[in-house]
Amino acid sequence: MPELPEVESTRRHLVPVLEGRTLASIEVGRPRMLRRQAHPPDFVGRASGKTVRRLGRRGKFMLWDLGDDLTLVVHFGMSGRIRVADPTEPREPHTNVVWGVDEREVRFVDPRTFGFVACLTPEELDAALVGIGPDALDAPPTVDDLAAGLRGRRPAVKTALLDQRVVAGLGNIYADEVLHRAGIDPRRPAGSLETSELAAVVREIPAVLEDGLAHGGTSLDDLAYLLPDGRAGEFLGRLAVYGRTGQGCPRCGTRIRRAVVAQRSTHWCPTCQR
DNA sequence: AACGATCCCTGTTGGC
DNA sequence: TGCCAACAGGGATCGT
Repeated sequence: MPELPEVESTRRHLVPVLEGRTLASIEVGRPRMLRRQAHPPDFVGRASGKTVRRLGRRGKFMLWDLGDDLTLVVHFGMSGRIRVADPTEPREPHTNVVWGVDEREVRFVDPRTFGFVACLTPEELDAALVGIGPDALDAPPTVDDLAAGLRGRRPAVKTALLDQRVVAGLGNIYADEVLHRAGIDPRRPAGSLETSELAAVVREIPAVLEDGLAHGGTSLDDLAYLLPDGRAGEFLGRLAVYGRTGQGCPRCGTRIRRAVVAQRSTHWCPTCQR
């Protein structure tokens, strides 16, 4: 669920909560959440007492610059999210990591534990981000970039858009939405797109992500992604194809189709997308 | 090397 | 109503 717009929405909400603040306490309720670190038990010792200088992001990775050559990395996986709460508020189930900051708690909630947190040296950070390509929003690919990334690839273009090496930040929802707006059938071999089609994809990647971001991201239900204050993102009602199997395409009314592509459920309009 | 398949987890949903 | 298989936003890994 958390794709670029959800991670970025979360990041923006956290800036006033975390930037310039000290991580006074850290609790790890589930050690499994600590990964990508040579010695996971170092996590608490490295991050405790540090002041968050700046919150950054690369693709779906949120990056807390702690100074001292340390970066706290948060990845939300499938079901991770952050909740900011008063310490007196009951912790919801699967609150796996808690940072105490001033009079509040920043809580990492992740039922499926596919997400992770780590506190990394520059070398470890490089290793964690190796193969993560240019950010889909901050450094969107040009037509030439995308052409180079897709050239000669036989798998579906949907598969290529999910490949974080090509462009970082798209997930299953927004990949479907980008291809709908670009008018491309998601099952097309990635290498088969004409230049004009690549241009449409290049145009729609940042456009769709900005749109999602402007609405606070996509909350598919109340149990998955929510903003740190507990509110739902409002982009769900504006999705054209994702999760709308059998319903009308907002552009032409044709029933939206669904198939499994790259082991992921994929939605498209057979009229608008060729 | 580049693929597809499988696995990591837990919770919800849909079909019987 | 109740049970259980199928399925879910991501991505690492392991075969072929």
